[in-house]
Amino acid sequence: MSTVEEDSDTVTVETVNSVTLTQDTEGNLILHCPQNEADEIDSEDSIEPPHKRLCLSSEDDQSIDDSTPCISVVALPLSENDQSFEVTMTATTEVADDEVTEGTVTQIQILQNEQLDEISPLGNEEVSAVSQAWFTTKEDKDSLTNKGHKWKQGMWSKEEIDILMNNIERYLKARGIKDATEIIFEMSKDERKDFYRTIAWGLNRPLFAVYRRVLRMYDDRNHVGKYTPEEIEKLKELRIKHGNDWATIGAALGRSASSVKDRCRLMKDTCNTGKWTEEEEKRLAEVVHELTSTEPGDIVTQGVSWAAVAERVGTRSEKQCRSKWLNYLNWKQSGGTEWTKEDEINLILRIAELDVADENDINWDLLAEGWSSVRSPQWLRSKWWTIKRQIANHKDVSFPAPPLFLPYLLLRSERLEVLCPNFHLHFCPPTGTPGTYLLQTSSSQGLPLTLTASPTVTLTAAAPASPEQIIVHALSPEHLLNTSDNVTVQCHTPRVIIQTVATEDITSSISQAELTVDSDIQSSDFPEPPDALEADTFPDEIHHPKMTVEPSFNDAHVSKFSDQNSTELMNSVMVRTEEEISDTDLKQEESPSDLASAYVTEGLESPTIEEQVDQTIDDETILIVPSPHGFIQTSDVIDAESVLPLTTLTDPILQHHQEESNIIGSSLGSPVSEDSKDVEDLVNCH
DNA sequence: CGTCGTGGTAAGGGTAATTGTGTCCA
DNA sequence: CTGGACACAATTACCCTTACCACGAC
Repeated sequence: MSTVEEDSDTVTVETVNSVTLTQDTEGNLILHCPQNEADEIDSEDSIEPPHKRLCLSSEDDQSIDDSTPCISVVALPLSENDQSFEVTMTATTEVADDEVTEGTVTQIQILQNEQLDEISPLGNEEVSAVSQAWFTTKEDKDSLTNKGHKWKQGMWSKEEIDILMNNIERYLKARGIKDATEIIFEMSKDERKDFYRTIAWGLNRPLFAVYRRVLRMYDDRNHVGKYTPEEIEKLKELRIKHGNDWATIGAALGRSASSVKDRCRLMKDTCNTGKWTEEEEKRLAEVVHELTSTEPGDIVTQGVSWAAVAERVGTRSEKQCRSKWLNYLNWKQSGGTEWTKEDEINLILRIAELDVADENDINWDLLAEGWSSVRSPQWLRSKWWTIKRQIANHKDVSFPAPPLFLPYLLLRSERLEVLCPNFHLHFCPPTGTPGTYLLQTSSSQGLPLTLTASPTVTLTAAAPASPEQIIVHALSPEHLLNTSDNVTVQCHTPRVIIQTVATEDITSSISQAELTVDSDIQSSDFPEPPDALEADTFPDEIHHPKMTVEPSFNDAHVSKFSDQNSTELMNSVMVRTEEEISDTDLKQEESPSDLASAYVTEGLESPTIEEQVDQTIDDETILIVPSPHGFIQTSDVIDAESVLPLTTLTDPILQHHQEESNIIGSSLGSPVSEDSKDVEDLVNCH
């Protein structure tokens, strides 16, 4: 966003607003904002001279570090009528001088009080009326709904948290405040006027929701972690003493009020734990049906007062009752069927079909409707989450995610499984490290592929006639034992790179086996007849005669290699064809015709060996897939910038969790730390 | 005095992640 | 028999919304 000119005496940083930053020979930094440029950001109806606030910030992570100088300036216009202004400031530390001189301070923003509501943190996006409304009542919401407003609910996405953190950071810098907790817990209402409104920019959430989120984020008595038995005992005593005065109980325990409240909900003197007895299940079902006026066999997933249910069941808490009902009992009673692998594929396809921009927009009720193996909408949602979690860096991959899962990854114990439409395998064998691979389909006994030291070989294979799986095994022992735990799978159409890297082998990324799956290859590109797919295509190039292949294999019988261990087996890459996916999809009532047509190809193609075609992959997403051997990401082969959003701020909740996990690891059993005491004092001030 | 905006509490429905447990299999 | 891997049930820390209320400004 900025250009930096450097000469012996001055450095000029130009920004989108053409504010210039210069440095004179004495080390003073001079900011200049010409009048015409300033006008650009004035609102049309601005009458009073705007109160300009210059905010210098670095996009560097370290800008939030205390040790890094942060320059924040408030500047008034030179005169009432002149919109231009000039600021001269002296950098307070040498480091700051250096940074400016080196051009690492890259962001200059001009904020004007009158403009706060017009400038969103994301740029030109209009500020939602929703985010400026406090509304907590149904009437408030109805009113906004009637005006055509829609807003976000549910869990905050990573993007939203980023926006929020960014807004807070900007607010702090603009006012020269170091710590947001000063505003949240120490300032009076009057002093923090506009704080919540300002930081709600770009967030299509009610102000109240933003307020709650911020309070939680910065309350260090939140996220303290697991309750110790001592804490539980103390909690019970405090509960008897103070009743439902959660604030008092929380203060005594060094926990937030909501935390102790939630913990008490889990405690019930009469509660059983562990497996439910038949009697309990029977009672739960009776109570649920009675309270919801439904009949046994009816599907009941909403409108249940679980507190009331638990009261009647007697031996279980409301959470236990809810969990048991939604995850098992209701499904069992209404004649549900077992969840299969096909269901799992179907789930991914259906979510892809929905084409929703945000995971929160998925209507799980609708998705679960008429799906007998789905235990409840809530259960289905958690199923989706389980699938997503199989990808190690799923948190860094923002939704819309379904296309990412179309080359569906499932890492089982011994193989990486890729479910993908028509595919195009493209091997980039490690330089000088020949590898032997085996391409298997259910209609063939296996196609051994030996990749010699030639730079790159592309294998093109298309969907076989019948639904089947294609498995690619990396077989070369010396390769496997040393470096081929690293397998990269690139899928061009969904633009996904799946990469597995062994922890014990992070230095060998250069020699990793690379596999490209092109899912949008036209059948006309591959005129070879299907019968070319035969095992003897490269019979003499099999380097390891001890390898044996079961002639007919299926999912349960992945090829076994008589003299190879599980490390080697793990290197299999399995590709399912679109027919299989379509087939399973068609089993469902509402088979998406557009999906089917998109994934089914007419012709059959055979594998051919070609020279690698130069291929450009834009906007690809990289998923790091954990392996049974504890794969980790290697930074040298992954262009992180193309994958992960550049994040310069950390959600205090997440940060705290990370710190907490370290603390737990080192000092178990100290429920109230000195930190929490400090926070308690802090909050008491509040 | 009534209304409105803001900020606060408690209750309860919910999610996400971890932990516990039973089962299978080498 | 045993230990490891796995799936799934159970648990729990934390999240979010809703209803309701207090209080000061107007």
